[in-house]
Amino acid sequence: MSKAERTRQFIIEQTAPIFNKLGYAGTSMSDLTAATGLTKGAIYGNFENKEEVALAAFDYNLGLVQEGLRAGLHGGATVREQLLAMPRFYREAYPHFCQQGGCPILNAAIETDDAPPTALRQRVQASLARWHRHVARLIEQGQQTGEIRPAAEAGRYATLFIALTEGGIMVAKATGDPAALYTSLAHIEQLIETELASS
Amino acid sequence: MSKAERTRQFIIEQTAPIFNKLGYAGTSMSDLTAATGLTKGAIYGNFENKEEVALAAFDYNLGLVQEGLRAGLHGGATVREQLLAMPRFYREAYPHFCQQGGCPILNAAIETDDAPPTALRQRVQASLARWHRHVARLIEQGQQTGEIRPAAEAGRYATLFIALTEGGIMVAKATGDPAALYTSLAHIEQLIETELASS
DNA sequence: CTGAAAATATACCATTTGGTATAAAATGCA
DNA sequence: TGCATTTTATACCAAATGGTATATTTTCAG
Repeated sequence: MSKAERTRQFIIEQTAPIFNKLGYAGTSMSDLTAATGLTKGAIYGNFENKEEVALAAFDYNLGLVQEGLRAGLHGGATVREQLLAMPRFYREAYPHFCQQGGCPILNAAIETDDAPPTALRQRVQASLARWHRHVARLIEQGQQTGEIRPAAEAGRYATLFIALTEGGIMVAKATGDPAALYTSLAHIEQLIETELASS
Repeated sequence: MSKAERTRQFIIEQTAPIFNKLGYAGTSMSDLTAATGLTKGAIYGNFENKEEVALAAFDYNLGLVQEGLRAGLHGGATVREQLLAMPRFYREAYPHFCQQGGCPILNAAIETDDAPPTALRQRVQASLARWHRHVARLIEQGQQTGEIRPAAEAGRYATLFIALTEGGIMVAKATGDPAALYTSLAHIEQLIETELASS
């Protein structure tokens, strides 16, 4: 790992929470130099421009969430357990991710949803699509094993889970009280147990 | 109505959608002069600074939504009808509000939720609290008339309705497809009909 | 340990930012 | 209509923005 690669990684790690808090456009070069202790020369020596740092920071922030989600599975055997791992993760990880600026998808989505298709916006769309597909496939998988009601519309529940999670995070962060998120997550769990589970 | 009052209103109306799209910090003075055709002199003659324009624009954007919601009631007799008016309004009004930059509460919440308490952040918190209280009171009112199950937790459902609405708007705007919002709104209606309604 | 290459710092650039002092113009009452 | 007042335009300011050319330092293979 060359010096440049290490510095590049260092810049990403130090600035990722800044981008998530101040916005990917709202973060200035001086924010980056202040957060890293480096100068503009060092940053522009490792990145083409500010946008490239922003994109790398978004990828890093998103990776942290996905990593946590994947770890939260810790080999859940049944589909039901795997579905429940998602709300459980957000409940446990919320205080920590709150400090890091919240959900990067939510933040980047609001920032880019009125602009013409940018690289960041495409990343948001891709990550939302992946999340939706992942949940839907899990449900369909459960239907094949008989764990989930055959009539349940997988895509519909995937949409509801995402909307409840993101909406809950938004209200929780805005009010400074995680209660709204916990209520939303509990409802997701209830949907899994009562509307999805067969029998 | 003096000239200044008319100009002030004109500035607010012309710039409100800009603020909602570009963000309340992301909108620059030159955006305002471009949108109004006025000069900085005219704007600073009617507002103390940029933040005051931003706050007035937020109030205006929020007022538009609240007005639409109130009009959507058009004298709904039962509590059930009044509750259903909310998802119906968002379904019908979404295409229009989408063009105006989406939900001002959602936009301003994400923009301010990592900053120390600003005037805009307080407005977001106040409007979320009012919305929650309004829905919860409606449910409690329905419990007194016997329309709503006595055991239903009013505050919990108010939270779920808000989270589903805002989460649905976020996904819909980010993906460019209103389907996610419609799914969330349909779930709100389902909750009203099946979990809240008595009998 | 040396020296060429890679990485970082410094100093600068044009442009844009929010804001202001002042001059010009429009308003509206008598 | 005349004229004082209110309202708007012009010209300017210091500071900050993203970015670059170049000088200095650090790295690391031979």
